[in-house]
Amino acid sequence: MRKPTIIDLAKAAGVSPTTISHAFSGRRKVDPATRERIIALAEEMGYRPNQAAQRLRSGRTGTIALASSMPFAVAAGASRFGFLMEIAASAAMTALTRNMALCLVPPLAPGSNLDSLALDGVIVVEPTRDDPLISHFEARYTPIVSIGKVPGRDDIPAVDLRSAQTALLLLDHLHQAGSRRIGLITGERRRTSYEETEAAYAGFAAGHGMQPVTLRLDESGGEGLAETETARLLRDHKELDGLLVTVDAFATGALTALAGLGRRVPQDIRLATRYDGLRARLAQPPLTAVDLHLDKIASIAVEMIFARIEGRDSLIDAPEVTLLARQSSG
Amino acid sequence: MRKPTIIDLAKAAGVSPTTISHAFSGRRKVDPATRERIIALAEEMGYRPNQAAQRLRSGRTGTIALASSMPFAVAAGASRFGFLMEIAASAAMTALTRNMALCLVPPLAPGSNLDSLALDGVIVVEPTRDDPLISHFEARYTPIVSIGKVPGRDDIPAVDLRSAQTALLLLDHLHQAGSRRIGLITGERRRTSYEETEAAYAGFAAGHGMQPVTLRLDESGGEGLAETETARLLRDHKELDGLLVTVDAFATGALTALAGLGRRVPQDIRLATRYDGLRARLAQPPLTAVDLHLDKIASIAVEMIFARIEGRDSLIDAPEVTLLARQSSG
DNA sequence: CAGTCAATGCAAAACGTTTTGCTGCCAATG
DNA sequence: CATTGGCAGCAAAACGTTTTGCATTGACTG
Repeated sequence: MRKPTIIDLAKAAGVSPTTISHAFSGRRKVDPATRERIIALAEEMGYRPNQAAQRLRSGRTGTIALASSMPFAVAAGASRFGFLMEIAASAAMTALTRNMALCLVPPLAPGSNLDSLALDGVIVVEPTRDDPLISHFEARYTPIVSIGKVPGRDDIPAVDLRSAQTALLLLDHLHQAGSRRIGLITGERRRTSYEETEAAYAGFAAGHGMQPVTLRLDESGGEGLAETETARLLRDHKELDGLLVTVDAFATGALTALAGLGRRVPQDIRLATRYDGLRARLAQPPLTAVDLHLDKIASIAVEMIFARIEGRDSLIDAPEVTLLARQSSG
Repeated sequence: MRKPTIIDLAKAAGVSPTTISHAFSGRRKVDPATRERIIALAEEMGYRPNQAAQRLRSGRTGTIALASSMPFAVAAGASRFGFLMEIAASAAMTALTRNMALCLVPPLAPGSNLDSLALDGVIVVEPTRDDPLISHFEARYTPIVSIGKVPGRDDIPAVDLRSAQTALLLLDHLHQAGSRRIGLITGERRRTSYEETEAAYAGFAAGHGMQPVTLRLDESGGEGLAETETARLLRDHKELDGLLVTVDAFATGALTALAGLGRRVPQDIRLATRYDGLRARLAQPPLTAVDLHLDKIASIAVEMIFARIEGRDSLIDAPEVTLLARQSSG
């Protein structure tokens, strides 16, 4: 016995397939009584609309993509692996409730087969200024929603990661814990989270009469680069008694550097980072971080991309961030 | 100008749609010259077969799922989050090359909407004996491939995780490093990796005249449970000078317990675990582990599920595992 | 009472493939 | 010369929806 189709159901209910379709989609009115009868019967017969047919007819592909310009197959080295995967897991589940599949898209390689993939929409994670992913999808008229604004592109809907707020939260915390000379380490690429953090830091420094000390690192350098560069920074700036490090891998690298220099954390210098991943939690001492509620962020992004696909315009507020004070800041 | 269809291409090439279809699928012979002409023309016109139409006609959904009976949205606590996600990333990329979408499927909740999801096949990660996921998909005639055999089910194709080999590798390593009384900590649920490890351990113990000491823990207990239980174990078995711990979260828990008891690692007792994730690498001291080549494993699983879907039967060998000796074993 | 309108439902035409059976055609075979 | 068989290719029928335009009611309006 094969799966019942809309026609089987129509026969059983004594109506036309059209009515069935309308009963489910709600695109036209059907008599409430008829509708209920249809729903009940569908349940009983185990009818499920065939997705391929729906998609063929409606022209939708039923697939959205999650794309990041960071290579995510490089599990070993990629500092953002956890970050991205935390988002992926939650986004996948939200997409599932809409009968949509979520595709993980690798970073854009030259000559990649990304074209062959038909997409209804794409979620881009923490894009950089002039990110090639953005131009790629814009050229194909694929609706985009980004997690973390695309720098300089206020027209692209985005879920705000609240990086300014996050930075201030951490800076205030470090300050209250006693740090008076706080340095900042961010990434070189121009992502909104870095830019907002830098701006917030500049404002904070000015407001507290603090000489700003900033370091920007190449993300692909990872922990190793962070270690050597932090060591250098600390040699030049012995006055520093606090460090805000936006990338978790940089933060653990910095930790190693501090240990090497014999600076105790948190007694001599306090440390805080942004993303609360395994790295932050497992570091010795555990790192003060911020709960960004990435699961919530991801499902908001999915909702937003759906709205865009359907031509609606939704603006959903991102969740507030919350401080997770740990040993590294005293 | 809309996307060209098979009919546009047929007209342009002066053949019938049938021939186009055959030229691409290879299901019937077409004249090589014709075929080349078609391919070239398709390239030029930017023709891509419409997936929805293909799927409607052929009855395939174009979706495979990656399922685990461990809750994977619980990022904070789930010890296997990294394990699963490492597999997910690689599987997604391999699936992509086949124009298939990979769906991440949450663990089977009562009344879940998993039925509504039409799947061509499913990859199940480290299932337990009598895993409800297996019966769920078997009842629906969905082809299954598992990563790590389904205990007691030799009929279900699986990618071997080589857990016996892994266990022996680690045990030999600990032994060579000087450990003479090695204890074993595994999980309570009946997964093949645990069962094989336990069997290998038993054999090793017998072969070396070593009194076996085994502890099985509830996976959901995580690091906390591992800490208390390891402490208890070590109190009862002061003679232990080595510990093989299959789950990384248990291993880090054990580490904390050892620190609490004042047993130095690796001087007093050596430690080794299986999965080489962030946890193992970031632990203090870093944990000796094994490179399971999960990325390779995942893409093999995808290949195998494709073969099954197409009715072929492929048997691809899993990659050899390799030891990653770190400080925790001296 | 004729005319209008809203409410409900239906028939049929798409959507773009793959598959099935069939038709010429040409060469080989007896 | 009549038959067989393989090769290339075609026409048409699916696959299961959604959408469009039209038909039938019955109630209401003036």
